[in-house]
Amino acid sequence: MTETHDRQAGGPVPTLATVAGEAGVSRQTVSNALNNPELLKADTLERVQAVIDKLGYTPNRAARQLRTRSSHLIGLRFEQAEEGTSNALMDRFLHSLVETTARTGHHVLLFSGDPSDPLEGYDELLRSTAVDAFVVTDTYAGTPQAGFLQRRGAPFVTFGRPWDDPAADHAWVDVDGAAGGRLATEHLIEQGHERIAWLGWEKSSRIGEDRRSGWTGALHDANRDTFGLGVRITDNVDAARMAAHSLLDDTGPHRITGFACASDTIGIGVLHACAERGLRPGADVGVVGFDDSLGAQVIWPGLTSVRQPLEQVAVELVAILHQVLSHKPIEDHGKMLTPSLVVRRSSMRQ
Amino acid sequence: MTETHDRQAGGPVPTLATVAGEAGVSRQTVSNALNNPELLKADTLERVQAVIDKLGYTPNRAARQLRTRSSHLIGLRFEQAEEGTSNALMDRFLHSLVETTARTGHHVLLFSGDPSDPLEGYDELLRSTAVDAFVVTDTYAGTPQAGFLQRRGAPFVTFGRPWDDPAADHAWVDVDGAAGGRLATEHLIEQGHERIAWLGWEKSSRIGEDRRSGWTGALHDANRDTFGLGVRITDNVDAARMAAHSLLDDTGPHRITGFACASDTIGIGVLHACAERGLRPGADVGVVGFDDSLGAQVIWPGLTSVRQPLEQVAVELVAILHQVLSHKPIEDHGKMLTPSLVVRRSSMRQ
DNA sequence: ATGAAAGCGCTAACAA
DNA sequence: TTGTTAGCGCTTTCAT
Repeated sequence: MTETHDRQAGGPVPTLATVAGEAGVSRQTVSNALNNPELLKADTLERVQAVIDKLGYTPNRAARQLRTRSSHLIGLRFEQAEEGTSNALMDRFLHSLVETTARTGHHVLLFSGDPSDPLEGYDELLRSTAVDAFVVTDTYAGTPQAGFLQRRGAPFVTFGRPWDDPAADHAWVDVDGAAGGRLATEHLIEQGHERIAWLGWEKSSRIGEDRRSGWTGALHDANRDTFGLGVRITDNVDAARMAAHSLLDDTGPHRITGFACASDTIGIGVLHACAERGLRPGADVGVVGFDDSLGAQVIWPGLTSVRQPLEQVAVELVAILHQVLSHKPIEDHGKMLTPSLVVRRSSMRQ
Repeated sequence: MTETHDRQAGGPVPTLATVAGEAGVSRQTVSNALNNPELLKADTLERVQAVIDKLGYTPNRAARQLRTRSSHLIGLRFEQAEEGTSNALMDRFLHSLVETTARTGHHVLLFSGDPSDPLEGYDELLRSTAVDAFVVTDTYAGTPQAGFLQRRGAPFVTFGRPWDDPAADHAWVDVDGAAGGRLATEHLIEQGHERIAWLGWEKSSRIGEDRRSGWTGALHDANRDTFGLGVRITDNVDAARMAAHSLLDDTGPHRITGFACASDTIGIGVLHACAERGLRPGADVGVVGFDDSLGAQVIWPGLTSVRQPLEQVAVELVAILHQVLSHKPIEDHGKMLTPSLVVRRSSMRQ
């Protein structure tokens, strides 16, 4: 941090007028020094800058916001991750978002809302002009935030495509779950697994079906059957463990040895089942999870997982946000990013 | 959300003046209706309220902030959790903080900073009067934020006691790590373990030493020796796994069967070592982690862990913050909270 | 109990 | 290139 200024102790916060007086120019000139430096004569600019540095002047946000109608704040409704699931994406995503917005002088404002009312909080922040725009993260099918914000004419970008209405014309960024499912499945094929099961969520989950479609596609491309291999369960370790046991009990022409999973939680459940049967993950059974959570990293012997490029998601989100805010025409409404595979020992035949 | 108002489509945002005109009163009366309703005659208040509801009026934050010099924003510097450790505390804490601040109409503003400069970000937000106060979370020994903010006269509360300077007179909230270590150790004693090791961090970690002191204290109170049982390692799964192996190799009069750990990451490492030696967690070996992370919840067979009352931390933090902001004398500078033990199968002898 | 005036600190528009 | 004027929407003070 540059500590050229004197104001270690509180004291009166300098304003434009303070700086102007000290530098012997008008307030407007100081304002220009900050916002349109190219308008000033070189030596004037330098003199004003010197005073700004000396006084440690920073424009008052409220005043600037009142005038420019821009708060430089991005609103994000922060929901708690479900305990017991290994879904710790939010942490990583949020950090990337804070980092990225900081690069353009924006900050992230967190707000909460009653889980039963997906719109709570948005309206008030909008009406009080507290935020310039929103990043909306929970856009699973049926959530009304996008529609609401669009009707209100509020700038926003969603992390998650508009599942219900592919023709929705709001901006979005998403990660290709089908590509992730395919990545996982093709990896298991490469590792020599003959029968590869999918352990996924209920059919009502669009994200789950998307991921699953990658598994289906990869198996079909390899001329393999999916019959009896796709299982739908709730996202918890125990359900996955039991489902894995029953799949492992199934002895067809080939045993099932590959497990592509819709989440790390499920993948971990499969690893538990393996442990209980004395099967060696990697050597005997290949398991791939989804989301590269902390759980995947710490569990023995390491869970191979599909990783979402959250840093890149944040970058795209913010880029689009800036276009939306500057009322630029958006060429592409949606930006689809591709996940990658983090290979660990749970899938390495060696 | 109450949707009494008409403003579904953008349109001009109503101001005090709009409401005043519509209600046939002065702007000031509308302002009073909001901030000092007891000053208005009942029927005036009711009439104004009706217009406010109809128009969906919400005071402009920038204007209010400019006037009252209060942004109702709490700043929090958001650092990324280390990948590969199971420390997912931030997520839970942040959610509690957002929830709690919301109850008094405050929001959380996230900012970031170069990890090499612990002060970055604070100064600018302060000078631009963007936030009313800070919550400071990384107060391990030697971090200069508290000192800096105090010199600047900025309101703040730290999550974490002032390790370096017990006489520091800023407000803080912390969780008693020693009590946590004791809880873990006493639980292992109760489960019948004779020799209980501590797997903790380097001596330079004050938090680590605090937690460890609970282990030492509990063993001394039970008239047991700690000699050779306290191990210091870095916080990762593999280091813990190896350390556990070497402790398990050690065959004294009694084998080591209890492991109290400074983190879940370390606890998980111990469980890995058990798996590799064919030892049954719970039955053969008792393991307790720290922080009740997602990893502890999903790992097989479930890792007993010391859980910090983060929800309560947030509540206390916000309560103290309000005292600080209203310049009330603070009776206690520090508030120490007690953690609890979440028992899972890794420590259940049964 | 209500209204009028002033001003928070800034920038857009215009004048010099 | 620089300065002047006005006003963003609100609340504080004072008058009625």
